Amino acid sequence: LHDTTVAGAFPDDELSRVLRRLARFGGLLESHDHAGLQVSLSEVMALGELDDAGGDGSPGLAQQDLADGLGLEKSTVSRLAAGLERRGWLARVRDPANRRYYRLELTDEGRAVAARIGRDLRERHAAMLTALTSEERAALSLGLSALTRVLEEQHR
Amino acid sequence: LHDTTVAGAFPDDELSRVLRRLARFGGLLESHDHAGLQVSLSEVMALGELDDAGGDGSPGLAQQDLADGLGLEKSTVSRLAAGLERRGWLARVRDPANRRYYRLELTDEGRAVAARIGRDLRERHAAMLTALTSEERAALSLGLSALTRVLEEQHR
DNA sequence: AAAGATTGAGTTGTCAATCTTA
DNA sequence: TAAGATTGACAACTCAATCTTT
Repeated sequence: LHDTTVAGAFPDDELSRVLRRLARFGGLLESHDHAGLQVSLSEVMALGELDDAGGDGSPGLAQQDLADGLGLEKSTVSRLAAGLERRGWLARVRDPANRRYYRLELTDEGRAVAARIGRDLRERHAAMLTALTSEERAALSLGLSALTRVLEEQHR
Repeated sequence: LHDTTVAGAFPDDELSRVLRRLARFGGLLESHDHAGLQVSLSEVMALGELDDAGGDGSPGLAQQDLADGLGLEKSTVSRLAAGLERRGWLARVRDPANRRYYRLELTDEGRAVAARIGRDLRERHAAMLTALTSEERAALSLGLSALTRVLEEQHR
């Protein structure tokens, strides 16, 4: 009475199950509500990058830099930045020394929003970390590092 | 000389890094070329579900069943199924007993495509599994199971 | 009314072509 | 030429409104 199930055409190994679960995630991670604001995941990540890069005296990222940091196309970032600017969270000024570049800087309001969302994320993360055992945290880190390594190797 | 970096607004814990890497994955997993065929990831998953469900004598999935299985909206699956039908891989016949339902069945060609893609996936998975140590495989499985558990708990 | 399927509008991404500046 | 940014056309999703059948 073994092998009663029809061997499906698709793999059913451990990696399959893991990858299927992983694929299903996209959705779960894409909450659009952060700290009561309506912000897409990419916008959240962009605010984080811009806030990180916004050290005093720094020249400000170009859109292409931001695109590289986020792993998005420059065209996507063009529209993303336009949206943040329209909401008054971002200033886009042409670099006078080289007018091909935008220098992206968060406005005061933009920094406030970034801080607010940052607090929200820290809270959520703390809640998750509390719910994971330290063994599970270590496993997650090790396993995903290994998986990314392999995917990147084999993607070339 | 500790704490020289400005504490960013956003969290920078282990979970942050892991989740960022996870988010970045979407892209890597979305290869559109499987066994030489131009097929989207959702179409691949759909072929797998339909092939699995296609046991002899089974009634065939309804579109809503497939949507639930894939974690997609019924509207998305409506257009997805239309595409598979247009390519001759899927037959959509109204259930005579209840004409609200479609009964989705792969055609012979559809089953052949599913088998071909399945072989391709098994090969890729085998290659990945070979590149992971057994310790890493175990960690990946444990870590992601835990993460999904926590995300699902906290999503409610 | 309720459930399955479809359609229309909006979002977020890609890629390819173009504009602008160096 | 080439690099940064923009635009247009497309893909794949969501949500809300509608059509069909029960």
